Amino acid sequence: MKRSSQTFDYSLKTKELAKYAKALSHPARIIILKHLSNQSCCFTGDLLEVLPLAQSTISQHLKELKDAGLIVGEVDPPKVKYCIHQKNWKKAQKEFQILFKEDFRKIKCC
Amino acid sequence: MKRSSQTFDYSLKTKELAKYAKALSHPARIIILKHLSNQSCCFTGDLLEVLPLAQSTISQHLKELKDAGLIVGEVDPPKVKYCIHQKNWKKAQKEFQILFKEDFRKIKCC
DNA sequence: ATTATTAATCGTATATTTGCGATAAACAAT
DNA sequence: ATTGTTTATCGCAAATATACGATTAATAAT
Repeated sequence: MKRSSQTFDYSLKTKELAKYAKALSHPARIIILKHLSNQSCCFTGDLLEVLPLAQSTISQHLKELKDAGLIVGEVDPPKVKYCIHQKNWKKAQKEFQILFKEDFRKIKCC
Repeated sequence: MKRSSQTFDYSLKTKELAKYAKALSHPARIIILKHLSNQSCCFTGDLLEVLPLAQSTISQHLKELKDAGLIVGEVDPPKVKYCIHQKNWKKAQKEFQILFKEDFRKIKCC
């Protein structure tokens, strides 16, 4: 892959929104987030009953959500309790709102 | 890749939201959508001035947005005029709203 | 010290995404 | 018929994502 877009710097806002969107771009991760936002918190093991995936795969999805900043994990050995990262969650919400809120001009062409 | 998640059927809503999120998961596509939602419409060539990408690459991103249902292209030879697909755009907006609107329970653990 | 429980990480295979240049397609104008 | 303009598609390479089983780590309980 050549990398003009890697060297080119998209704005921070743009990159951040893309990062959040990427975190949401897999059905399993959407289910995890819905589960968390309904349940307040949960353990990795709980998700084994919700998702048709191996433990290691779920762990990987959790890592991606953590890396994107949308969830946090609190160690409570031997378990880990995962919760929505409320501050970033609201940040993501706002950024999606802004994207969708852009005004359309009067000309309706299609 | 083994494929438990390909055979397992996530709900239509979940898959649709993931599809929209995937379309938004690249900074170039976010810029395209912002451009479109501000400008009402634009031609492929216009984007060459906005994005640091080859024409073929931009065309590919447009195709992905089209496949996700977020934009439509109207042929006006030899140009193609792209616009937001308003109905699906609103649909996507609503689905993101629903995701982020889930109520948190009282217990704040993290 | 051993065992059980839970989750993360490693190694690996395959699929998908991203990007480019080159080429093709579709039409307008000459 | 030839040329110019614009966009899509093809073919390729490299990077990233997805998934699994096996292993490791961390701690509690025996």
